[in-house]
Amino acid sequence: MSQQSQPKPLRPRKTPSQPRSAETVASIIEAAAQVLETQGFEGFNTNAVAQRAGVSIGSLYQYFPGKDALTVALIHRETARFYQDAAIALTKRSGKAALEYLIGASVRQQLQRPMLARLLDVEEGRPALRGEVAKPETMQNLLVAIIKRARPRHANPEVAAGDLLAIIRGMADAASERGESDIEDLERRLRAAVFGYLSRTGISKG
Amino acid sequence: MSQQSQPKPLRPRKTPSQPRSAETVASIIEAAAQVLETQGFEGFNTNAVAQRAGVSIGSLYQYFPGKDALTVALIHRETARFYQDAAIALTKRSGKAALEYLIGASVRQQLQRPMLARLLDVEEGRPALRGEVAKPETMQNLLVAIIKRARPRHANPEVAAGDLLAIIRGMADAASERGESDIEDLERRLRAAVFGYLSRTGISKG
Amino acid sequence: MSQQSQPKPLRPRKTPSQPRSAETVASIIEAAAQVLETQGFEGFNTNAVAQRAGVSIGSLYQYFPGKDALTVALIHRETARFYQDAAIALTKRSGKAALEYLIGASVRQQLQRPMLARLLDVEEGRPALRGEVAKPETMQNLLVAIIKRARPRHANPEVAAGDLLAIIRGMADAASERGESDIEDLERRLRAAVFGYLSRTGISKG
Amino acid sequence: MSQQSQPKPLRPRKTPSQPRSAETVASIIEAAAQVLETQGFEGFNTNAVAQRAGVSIGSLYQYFPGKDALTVALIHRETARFYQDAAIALTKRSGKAALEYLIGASVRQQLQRPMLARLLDVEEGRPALRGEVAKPETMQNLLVAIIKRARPRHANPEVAAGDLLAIIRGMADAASERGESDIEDLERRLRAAVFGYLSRTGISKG
DNA sequence: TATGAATGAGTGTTCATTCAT
DNA sequence: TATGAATGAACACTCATTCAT
Repeated sequence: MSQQSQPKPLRPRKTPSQPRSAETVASIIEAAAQVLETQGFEGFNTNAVAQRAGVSIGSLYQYFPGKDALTVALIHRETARFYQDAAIALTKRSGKAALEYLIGASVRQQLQRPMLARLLDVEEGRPALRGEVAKPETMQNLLVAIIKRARPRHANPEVAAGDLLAIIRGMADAASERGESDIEDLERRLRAAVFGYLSRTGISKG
Repeated sequence: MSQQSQPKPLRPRKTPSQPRSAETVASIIEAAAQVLETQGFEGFNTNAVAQRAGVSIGSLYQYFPGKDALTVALIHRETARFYQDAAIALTKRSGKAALEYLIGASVRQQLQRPMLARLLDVEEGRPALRGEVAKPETMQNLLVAIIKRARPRHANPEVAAGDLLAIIRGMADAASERGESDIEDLERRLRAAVFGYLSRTGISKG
Repeated sequence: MSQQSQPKPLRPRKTPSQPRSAETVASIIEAAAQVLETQGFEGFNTNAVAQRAGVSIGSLYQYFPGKDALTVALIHRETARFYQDAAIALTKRSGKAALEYLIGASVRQQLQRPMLARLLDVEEGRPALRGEVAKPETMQNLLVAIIKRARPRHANPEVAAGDLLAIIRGMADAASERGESDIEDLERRLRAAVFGYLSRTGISKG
Repeated sequence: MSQQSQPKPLRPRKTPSQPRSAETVASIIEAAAQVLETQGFEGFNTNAVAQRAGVSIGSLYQYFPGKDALTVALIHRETARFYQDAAIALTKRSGKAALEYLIGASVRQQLQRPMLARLLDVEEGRPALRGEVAKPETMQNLLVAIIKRARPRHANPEVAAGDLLAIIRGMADAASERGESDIEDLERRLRAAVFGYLSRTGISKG
């Protein structure tokens, strides 16, 4: 079938309680990541993922109610990875240090598995997945908190958070697309963009 | 027959010399735009495009050797539209004015047909299309020229151009995704980001 | 998919205007009939039907939006065949003759392609198809008209029509299942059942 | 693995001697009934049955060698239920009273769990199950015995029994499908059909 | 003996592309 | 040159059944 259209559940079918299941689930998600990385969207199909994971297609569907649910799970995995790192920013003394740490985390996330990160950024935008993908809000909130500390008087921390997220992601994406590998330099430019933006916004309002 | 095969030509099959053909080609491209806008990737198939264009699927293939060629043509159309507007920036007196004009053009491009612009940004990234999509280089060059005028001493105009392009596109994309409609405000923030970035980069180097 | 579940259109996709199409459609429906007859429900799948029809699976789906739509089309064909024959009953002089003709038509329908008729009787009952299958109402009306002529004073022609339809179909089904071939005898027993029922119902009411 | 293969045994794997097993078997069969009733054919699968029964799928296969065996067991249960009630007819004084009792039993059977009864009537007809389903013969024999008492001179009690079974089942099925609930009225019409049929058949022979 | 994770053949359906008319 | 019927590889997903634990 379908190749379908009606809303399908996007959450895992069963919470793997048994260790064997947990392994299987993890291996399927990692296989999805690898297929996406190596074959791109074109080759990202459930049969390929199952094969790469070394499980049967039936097993895949035992744990994920549909292809999209698998994608969502992968996004969640990556998001969690990222968020865990990024949350450390909150422990920094100064707002500036927090922002700098966040930039570092973003760069790390984007350049570790660049292809994967970029492809997932796209998938995240698919309307069918919207609402299941927590990242936006969560990251947004994290960044809002950081901005409030770094720029206590900023008039519009929410808007600024959205803009900075877009800036960071956009630049990191482009850099990885270009094949950049000089992390130091990229981070320097990102700091310029971020602090440049902040120093010129949110002062009065109108 | 297979939907995945050897590299297919991505250029239009015939340069439409007769005006009738030119019309047909244009109507197909516009139909592609509309289908992409209204149905998203999911509904973007050649049969739907042909139907919307009011031509037979056979005719579509007479003018475009494959689906990707159609996508490329659409990207070209949009890019040309954008580039034409953006090139006006070069006529501005000051580098600052040129940059501001460019920002305005980007916002216009992104918010006129937001869905279309965003979808095409994604398509552009597909490896299968890379190399046929002129935009990056062209826009890059345009921006390099502008930066050289606005910041004659900038150490790395090429890198800066790449970054600014990413910043502008990232922020505009995100804004349109959020449904923002206050163009004025968006442009103000973009100026902050762009000039903020420029003022903090390219000074020495190390 | 049902590999699916959501309501799918049950009507043919395109009314075949071109003669070639009409042929294809007819051959697909006949193939469906043959597959159902020879393989039963178990073997009744769209690939088998397409193969038997000598067309590709794609062609099948060009004319029928789904498996159920094909089944419905087959039911319609058989129903129309039957109804055309049965309607002749209305031209008979007496109500008795009309009823007898109707019995004959039913027997003919049921014993011509017995397996097919029985299988379709079952399919007709599937909730997913209900509402698209006209037969019940139409035949019901036909029979009501006949009963009104044969038994003008019958108190409940609608109920009687439903009962008689069930009796006729039930007996004919069972006969064909048993492999009976003596049409004469079956018709005699059907007349006994029908007229026996009528002579003992609908007289007063309570 | 294939879902279509060589003939599979249709009888329960083990005659449950231990009371625990008997309970499990019964609960599986009742679960099958409920799934069939609530989900129809579409939802009637072994996993659903096992879950509803509160046993593992493995256990289900411990007691039933396959899905069909489970279906057969359910049919047997219902048939036995019915037969037990129907057999009381034999204790009636007159043949007429016996027939009337049988009609009552049929109506009761059909209207108690109407959906289930109808679905099983269909399943019974599946060739794969034929031969394992005792009902026809047994009920046939019961009815033959009754007819012989009610119409000692009837020339063809076997044929009549088949016809009457078909009539009763057909009418009761249709009634339950229509949602009729007036049992009294349905029984009256059934008596009309049955006695009407008998009074007009089996006299000479032809 | 019970469990339930795993299997994989099978099925419905789509859609890019071709080619006879 | 235009048409649109036809093609079929590819893909998402199901479910009866097995077997290691």
